[in-house]
Amino acid sequence: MTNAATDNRPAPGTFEVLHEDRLTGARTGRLWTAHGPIETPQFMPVGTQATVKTLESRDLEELGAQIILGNTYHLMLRPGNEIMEACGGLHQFMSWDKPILTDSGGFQVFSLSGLRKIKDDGVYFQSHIDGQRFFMGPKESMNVQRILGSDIAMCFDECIPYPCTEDYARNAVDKTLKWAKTCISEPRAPGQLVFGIVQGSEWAHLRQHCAQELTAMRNDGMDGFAIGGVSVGEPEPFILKGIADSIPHLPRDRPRYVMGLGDLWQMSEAVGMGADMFDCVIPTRNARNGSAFTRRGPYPVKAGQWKTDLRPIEEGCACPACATYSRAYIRHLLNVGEILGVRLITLHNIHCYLTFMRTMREAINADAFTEWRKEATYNLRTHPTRGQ
RNA sequence: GGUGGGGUACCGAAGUGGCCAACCGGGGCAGACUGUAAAUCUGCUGUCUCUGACUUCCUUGGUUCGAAUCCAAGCCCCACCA
Repeated sequence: MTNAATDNRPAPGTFEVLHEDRLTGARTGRLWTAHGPIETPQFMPVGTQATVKTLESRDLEELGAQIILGNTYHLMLRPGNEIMEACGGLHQFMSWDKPILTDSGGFQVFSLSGLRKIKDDGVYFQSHIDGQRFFMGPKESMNVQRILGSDIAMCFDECIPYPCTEDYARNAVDKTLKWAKTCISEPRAPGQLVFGIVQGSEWAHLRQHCAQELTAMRNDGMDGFAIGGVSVGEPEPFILKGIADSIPHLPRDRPRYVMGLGDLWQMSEAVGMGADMFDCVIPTRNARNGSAFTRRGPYPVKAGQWKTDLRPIEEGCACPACATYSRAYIRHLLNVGEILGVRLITLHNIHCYLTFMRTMREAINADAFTEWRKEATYNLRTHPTRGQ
C-alpha cells in the first residue's frame, strides 16, 4: 500500500458503525487498527503461539482472515521478550501484516488454575513447560503485549471459572477493574488499542458494575470492550445470559468482543445482542480432532462412513480443501495420522467460519439479519443428519 | 527326516488348575472439545431375549468338583540341524 493510502486511513481505534439492524442489536462496523481495518461482525482465528496451528500466514490471507490472535502468556515463555524484540515484534516475526489481537494471559489464570496463585496485584504462575515461577500482573502483561506489537492488547484480567460464588466473582471483578486501570496507562506499541474485559460470572449486577466502570475509562485509553468469563464450561443458557447481562452496559459506538465464543449458532445469537468480534479455538482444535464444520453443523470427517465418499467435506464449499480433495481422502489422511489431513480440515473450518461471518454481515447490511439467522438456526440446530 | 519352540478374540500379545469373556497395545467404532498445557481426551469393541444367560482360548479325546491353563493323539506354524 502507498503512503498516501496509509495517510488517509482513519486513526487506530476509529470504529465506524456502518449499519444497524432494526429488529435486533446486530450491526456491521469497521474497526481501524495500526495494520488496517477489520469488518465486524468478525471471527478471529486463534494463533496462540504465533501460528494458527497448521496454517501459514499466506493461507490465512487467502482464506480472508482479517485479524488473528496471539497469546501473551505463551509467547512470553517462548520465544520470550528478548527474542521477540530482536525479531521486530509479532507481525514481522510471523510475516503477517494484518491486525493482531493479543490475549493478555487472563485466560491462563483460568485454564492453568492448578499452576498459579492469584494476588491483589497480579498472578504468580508456574510455567507449564518447565515449572519456572514468574509473576504476571497488568504491567507485565502490557509490557509483553507492547513488545509483541499487537494492534489490540487485552487488559490483564481474572477469567472466572464456572461455577463460583458471588463473593469470589465480586473479588475477581474488583481485581479486573483495578488491573484495567493500570493497563490503560502503561506504555503501548504505536497505534496499539487496549480493550477492557467484563467479568462477573452469572451475576447480572456484577457484570453491569464491571461494564460501567470499564466504560468510564473510555476517555482514558479504553478503546474497546470485551465480555469474558463466558464459555468456560457453563451451560449454554448461562453463556448467553453472561453476554446479555453485559452488552447493554457497554457503549454503542465502541467494538464489543465476546471472548472465546465460537459455536456458530451462539455467535449468531451474540451478534443479535450487539456483539462485534469473536475468537475461538473450536474450528482449529476440532479440525485437529477430526471434525469439520458446515452450514448444517459439525460432523466427524474421521468417521468410517466416509471411507469411499468422493464428495468434498462440504458440497458447494469454495475452500481450498473442498476444491480439490474428497472426504474419503481426508478421512484416510486422518486415519493414518498424516499431518495434511488436519491441515485440510483446518483450512475448511476457518473458511467456514469466515464465510459464516461474511454472509452474516451481508445479511445485516441488507436488513435481512433475522431471516438469515432463522435459516442458520434451522441448519445448525435442527438439521437431522450430520454430514448429509 | 531330526531337535527345540509355538498355535489365545480383527491383529499383536499376557495369562500356565478356580479371583477369565480372558491384562495390555494396535486397529475399529462412538463421543467430547468454546480468550489452546489438546494432531488431545473419554467410552465401547465374543453372542444374546443383556443388572442375567449362552458360546469361546487350533482339533479331538481324556484327567479333575472345576481346564485357555494338566495328559494323549492329530493338524498347522517357526527356528536350527541333516
